[in-house]
Amino acid sequence: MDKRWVLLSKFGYFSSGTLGFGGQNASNITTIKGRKIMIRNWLAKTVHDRLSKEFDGEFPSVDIGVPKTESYGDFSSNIAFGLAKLLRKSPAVIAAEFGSKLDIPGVNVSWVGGFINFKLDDSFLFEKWIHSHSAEIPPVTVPEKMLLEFVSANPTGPLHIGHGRWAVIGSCLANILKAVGHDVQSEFYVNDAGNQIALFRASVAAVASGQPIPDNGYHGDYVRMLATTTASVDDPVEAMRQSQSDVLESMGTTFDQWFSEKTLHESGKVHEVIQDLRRAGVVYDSEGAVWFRTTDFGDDKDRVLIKSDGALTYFAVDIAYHADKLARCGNRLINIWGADHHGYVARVRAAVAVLNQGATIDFDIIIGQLVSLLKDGEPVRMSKRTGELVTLDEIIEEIGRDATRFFLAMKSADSTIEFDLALAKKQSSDNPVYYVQYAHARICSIFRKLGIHEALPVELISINSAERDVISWGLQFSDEVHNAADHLAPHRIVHYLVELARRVHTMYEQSPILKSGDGLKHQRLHILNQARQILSAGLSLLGISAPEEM
RNA sequence: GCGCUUGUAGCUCAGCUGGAUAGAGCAACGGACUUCUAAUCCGUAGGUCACAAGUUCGAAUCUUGUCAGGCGCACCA
Repeated sequence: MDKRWVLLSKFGYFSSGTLGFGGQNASNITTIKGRKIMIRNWLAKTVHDRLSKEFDGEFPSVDIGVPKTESYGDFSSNIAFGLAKLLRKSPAVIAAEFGSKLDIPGVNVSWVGGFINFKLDDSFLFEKWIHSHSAEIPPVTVPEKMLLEFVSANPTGPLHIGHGRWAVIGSCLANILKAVGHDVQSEFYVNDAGNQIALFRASVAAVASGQPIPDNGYHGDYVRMLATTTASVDDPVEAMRQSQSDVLESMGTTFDQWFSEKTLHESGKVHEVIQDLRRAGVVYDSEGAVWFRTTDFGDDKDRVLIKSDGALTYFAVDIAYHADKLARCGNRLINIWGADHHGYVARVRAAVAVLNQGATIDFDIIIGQLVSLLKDGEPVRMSKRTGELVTLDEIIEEIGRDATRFFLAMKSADSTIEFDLALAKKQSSDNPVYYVQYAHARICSIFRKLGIHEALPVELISINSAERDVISWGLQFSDEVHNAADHLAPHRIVHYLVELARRVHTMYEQSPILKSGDGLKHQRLHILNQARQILSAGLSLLGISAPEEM
């Protein structure tokens, strides 16, 4: 909860709902700094001020929401329900009493049942629109420094669609968090040490020298490809990592750091961190091995750090990696992992709990559900070792970068998704990405026809419902971006954009520009100009192009 | 067996920090191109929000249980 608001309120129990004034949503805070007054917050504050005049004592929080049914207005409040208990009256009566006292210039107040609804006058709304730069996102007041780790595929084979999903979610998230003002570093952890790496190197070397591939080694065409050039025979791991990097870059995902696991071994960091844990009293020796008592932190069983043969476990190395990240990340550490690693969460959280002594760093693990790949409805089994693969670069080539990104970004990370190759290829022209892009292109086309780039000075003539719909939705853009950032949920941006595009298309049909008189023309151009900027900004957050022509 | 996660329209999915009549795209059906790009728009139809209890003014949303799918339960990485 915003501390400033605690001071403002004379009662201690404001809800932390993001819709409310004073909630945890960082975007709310911007009202006070006066950077930009978002309408919803302004309204919440206005209503709150009136309430505090009416009631000396305590009263519940003011939550301003957006009604699902547009006929109810632009905003609504449920304060009457909260007041009902205090006042021992029905919500409907309270809503009528209080609603009738709410005299806010430019805002039409009505009440239905216990709800108090607000509808902004067209002129008021348009005024807000003109003076806002809706595509701009006001920054949070307390920017955080954070480190976001994602993909981190083993450099022993090509990336597949699942990696593509983490790449898209991760890069969108990085964009979104940066957009609201945070300092975000993105990182790929390269598992370039250990048994699998040795086996991979041996496999490539074997093929290069005409020897049989070792048992449990890596097969597949990509191994044979690597064996054909001297550079990749010398260092197949780096060659593989580079090709992963190339694929990711081709789909618009880049990283600030590629962190090598090998460096942790070489620097002795792993043994150092085990000593740290030992000093913290969570390590014990048993059966010739060194254990971390992770059960103290809710794990199912204790975990081995150093095996009885003296070798380090992957977990031990990963702790060292997390220790390193904690030292670098600033305020917050975010990992994106596939659901196949969720069993790993408890032990890593245990380690971070010990290492993050002051508990000053927030630690989030986003568990993304897996992508099951289908071909004509039949599941495609994939194995890196046997070389049965449908690779990410094949998919990008077939479906296209923008459509692939949009498809992967539009679903929340915790739903499993099915990716049917044949269907995706067949339906790629139905991908909603084109719907959004087309809305952008259509607006550009109008400006192109007029030979101008910006909207002209304007005053309100009269707006129709289609135009109003674009404005009221467009004004919520920065709210949505903050929302997506707060929830680490990039898919919200996708759904926001689809809805904005829908409203733009409707307006396009209903509000002719070129053949309208100057007044209407300029007014409509102004609306579309900002819509275009929002579409462009939103698509950019998703790493998707906003074409001017299609 | 234990844990995490999911179950919403024929299909793919939003909505889940509790609010009003549960939404979109695709598919289906009927309309709109002599018009700023029809990759569009308008309309119709489509629902036991898996099931059952509970919490309360109010539950798709929170709690518990049941059923079903996915994933995980190593001195592997």
